[in-house]
Amino acid sequence: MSLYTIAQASEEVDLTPYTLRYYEKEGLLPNVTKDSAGRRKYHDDDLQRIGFIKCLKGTGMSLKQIKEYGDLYEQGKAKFKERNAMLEEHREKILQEIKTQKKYLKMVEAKIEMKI
Amino acid sequence: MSLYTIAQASEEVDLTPYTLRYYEKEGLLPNVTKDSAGRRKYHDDDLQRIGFIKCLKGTGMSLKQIKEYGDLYEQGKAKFKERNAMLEEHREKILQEIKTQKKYLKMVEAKIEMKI
DNA sequence: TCTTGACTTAGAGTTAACTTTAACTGTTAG
DNA sequence: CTAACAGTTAAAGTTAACTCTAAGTCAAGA
Repeated sequence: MSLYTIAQASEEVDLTPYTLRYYEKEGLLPNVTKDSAGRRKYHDDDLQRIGFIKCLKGTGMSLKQIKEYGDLYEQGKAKFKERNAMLEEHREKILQEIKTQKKYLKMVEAKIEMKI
Repeated sequence: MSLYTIAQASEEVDLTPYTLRYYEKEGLLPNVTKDSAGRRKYHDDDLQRIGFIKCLKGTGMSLKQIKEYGDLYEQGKAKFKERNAMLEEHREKILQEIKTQKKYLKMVEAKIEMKI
C-alpha cells in the first residue's frame, strides 16, 4: 500500500511530471488522490494503470481511445463486453503492425545488403 | 519508363497529393520533374523512393532524419558508409521495437484473458 | 470561345501530445 | 523566522506532420 509523490511516480513509470498531470487532466487517471496540502499521491494501482496506458499508447492507440477504454473500465462489469471488444480489436491491430514492421525490417536489411 | 501525374502517384503510393507536395517541399523528393505546363511528373524511381520513405517513416524515423538519409543518398558512393551506418542503427531500432510490440501484445492478451 | 477540371503556389490552419511559464502555496532545514 | 524546495493551477507555447485555402494557370472538350 505504498504511496508515491509525483516525482517518485514519474521516476517509476518513466514519464515526466508534466505528462502525468496532463494524463490526469485528460481523464486517464481518475483515481489519483491528493494529500492535505493538495499534492498528488500515486498508489500502486495508479502506477499499474499508467503501465497499461503506456502499453496501449506504445501500440498506437490514441489518448482519446485510451480514455474511452478507461471510462469503460470505470464502469466495471457492466461494460466488460464492450471493453474487451476494444482490446480484441486492438490486439488485431498490434498483430498487423508487427507483420508490417517485419516487412519493413526486411526492406531495410535488403537496402543494407545492396551495398550501393 | 512510365510517368505518373500527382493523382496517379498518389493512388499508387497511397499518400494524398498534399502529402506528396509536402514531402517534396521538405526536400525528400529531389528528382520529381515538371512538364511544360509546370505539372509534376513522377517516375518509377520516385515511386520507389516514396516506398522506402514510407518504410522508414513507418518504422518511426522522423522526416528530418529521412531527409538526412536522402541527402546522403544523393551524394552517392562518397557517403555510402555514413548512409549504411544510419540504416544499421535503424535496423537495431526496428528489432527493439518489434520486441517491445510483442511484449505489449502479451500484456493486452493477458488483460483480455483476465475477464474482469 | 467558353468552361470545366486538374493542376500550381504560398501561406494559413489543424491535430495530437506534450511542454513550459507564471504566479502561487505549503513543508522542511538551518 | 526564513529561505529553499517541491509541489499546485490555468493557460500559453511547441513540434511534427500533415491538410487545407485562395488565387491563379493551362489544356481539352462542347
